[in-house]
Amino acid sequence: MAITIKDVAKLANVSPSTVSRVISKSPRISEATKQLVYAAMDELKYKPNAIARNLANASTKTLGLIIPNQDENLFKNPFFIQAMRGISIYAQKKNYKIMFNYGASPEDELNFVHEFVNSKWVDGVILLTAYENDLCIEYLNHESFPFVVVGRPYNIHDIMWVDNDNFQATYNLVNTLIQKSCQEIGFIGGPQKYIFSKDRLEGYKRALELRNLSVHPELVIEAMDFTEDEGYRAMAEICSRSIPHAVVTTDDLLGFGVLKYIKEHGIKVKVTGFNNIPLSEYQQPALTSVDIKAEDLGYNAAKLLIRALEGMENPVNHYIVGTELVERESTA
Amino acid sequence: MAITIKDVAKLANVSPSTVSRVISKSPRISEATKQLVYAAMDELKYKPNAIARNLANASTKTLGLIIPNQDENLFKNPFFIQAMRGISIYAQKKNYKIMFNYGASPEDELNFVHEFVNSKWVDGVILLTAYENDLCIEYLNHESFPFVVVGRPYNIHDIMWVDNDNFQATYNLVNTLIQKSCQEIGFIGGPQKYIFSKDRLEGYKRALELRNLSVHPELVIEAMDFTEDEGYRAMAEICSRSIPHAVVTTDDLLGFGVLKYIKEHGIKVKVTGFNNIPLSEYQQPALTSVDIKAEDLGYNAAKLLIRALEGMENPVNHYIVGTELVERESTA
DNA sequence: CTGAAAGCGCTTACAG
DNA sequence: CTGAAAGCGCTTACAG
Repeated sequence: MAITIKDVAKLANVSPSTVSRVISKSPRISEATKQLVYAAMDELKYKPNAIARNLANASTKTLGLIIPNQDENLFKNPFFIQAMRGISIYAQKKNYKIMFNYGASPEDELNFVHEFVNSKWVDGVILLTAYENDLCIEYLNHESFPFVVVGRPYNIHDIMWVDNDNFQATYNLVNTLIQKSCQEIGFIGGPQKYIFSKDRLEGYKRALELRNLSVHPELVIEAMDFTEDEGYRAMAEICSRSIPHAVVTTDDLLGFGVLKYIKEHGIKVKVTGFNNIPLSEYQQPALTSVDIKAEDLGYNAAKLLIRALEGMENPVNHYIVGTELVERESTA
Repeated sequence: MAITIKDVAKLANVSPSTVSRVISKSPRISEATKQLVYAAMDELKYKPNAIARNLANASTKTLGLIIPNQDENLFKNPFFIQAMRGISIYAQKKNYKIMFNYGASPEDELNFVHEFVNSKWVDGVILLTAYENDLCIEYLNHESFPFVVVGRPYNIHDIMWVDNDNFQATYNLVNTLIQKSCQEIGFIGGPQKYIFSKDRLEGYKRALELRNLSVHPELVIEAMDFTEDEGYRAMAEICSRSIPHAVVTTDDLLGFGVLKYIKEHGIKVKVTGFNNIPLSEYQQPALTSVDIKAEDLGYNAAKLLIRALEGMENPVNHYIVGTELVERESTA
């Protein structure tokens, strides 16, 4: 069988308790016995059984990740990939492990959260999205289970979250366009069930209002989802009414659709997106995009959660990650 | 405190052993008591503690994944992302969890493997790459710890692995080019420390030989790594000697570099790559690419490993995933 | 089919 | 600073 604490104890001529204290770096152990124990561990090539430690400690040093996505899209959305990267970099630095599950629907996600919590497999949970009436948030909150959400939740109780300032990002973006003498600016936003959709729309409106430019409702469209097709369709709708100088979309994929439309119809309109996904760099005409720094979002989410788990005070229970406007000009 | 098996036992008026047998679906339990126990579990909202079960069972139903990559590249290489996707889809179907770690170097990877094995955290390990003298493979093999490797290992002992048939894929690709009347075909391969590099080079040579076309050593280059820059450099080298009808590269990024070169120099050469990454679709001139079906590789790796863990016989200890040639023609 | 008991490999309050 | 003992929440061979 595997080497246990008892074998080490016997060889080192101490009690198992003492060996355990050496493993967990308890302060009240004499240097002499510590060396004795280490020598015995080396000789036997002893390695602590993490499962047993976890049971006794009631902690796993593991974070549970819920990826909100369907089978086919798993890992294809650069946002989630980048966020995961940030999460795992911080977690690894702090010796936390990561376990993930993806759910095809909010119900599915809830099931996984239940499992994470009930099975005691993880010390904390990271949610990669926040819905309007989020069952996972409600449940985790009700159970007082440690968690953090990437994306500002709706009814902010005492929840930890990280997000961009979507209002400000869009506000600044529209300002930049106005300074480039775009007067008529269209807007293709996402479903209002996402809080960032609301925030971005709000930022757009305020920027126009502040400059005394009126918001033309016929230039503002709510897309059903974030796809190229929807972007194309929305742009067609806008152009059937009036051709704007610029169009702000809240997702690069929507932006791709808009670009496709203007290319086909030979019209010249500045187009912007959000997320700055790798493909956006290669578009022709060019796509300006707001980089939301998904990796930073993930990194700081993990940081907030792990600090809380370790009993460290977080200055605030949320973290705002700055965005970066990546401007691109068509070469034509 | 949390509800345990004892609470359920008390309420249902049976022994903890009986409750345990119900949880683990032991066959020799009367239907009556089973219902009694279920009722009690419902009433108390009892959930088994997975950690405790694992300790008693000496199994975690968790797979450990080693991602061979440096911080900056984690999750950026589509190959690994797609493979992970396949792995997690199969694992989830079989109720296995996944834990991952990434290593910046082979030594780093070995450390994580040690940790996975020693800590008893995972039941099996999936390696996402195979090196020439692979320390992880050697170690896992020596410890008789269950594992599978994505990529055919060098010294095939009794190891489980999945891979494409790289020889055949390249052979077929070159044949296709010959049929399109390319006579002079250049080859830009990867470092020979990767077994797939060797296989692809071999496939290229055989296809030429079979058609009685001689292999021109001056058209065959071994790139240092899989980057656009290397592709560009290699193509420059080839063209300084002779301009071929086509160039086969063993990675899309190398292909991008070649495309860049021919675009700048206004020459017309058919270019092919491997992996068919998303960006390859958008190249101009067009890039033909071999889709290696990374998701299938991951899926079948998980399948092979989990079947072995569950004590099921695998027909063979490896699995070959078919490739698909995605041909693209320049529109010019 | 069911129970009492020992065990999985650690941790930790208690006592010294 | 160190040890004996009870405990973390399950499982399972043994006996009935």
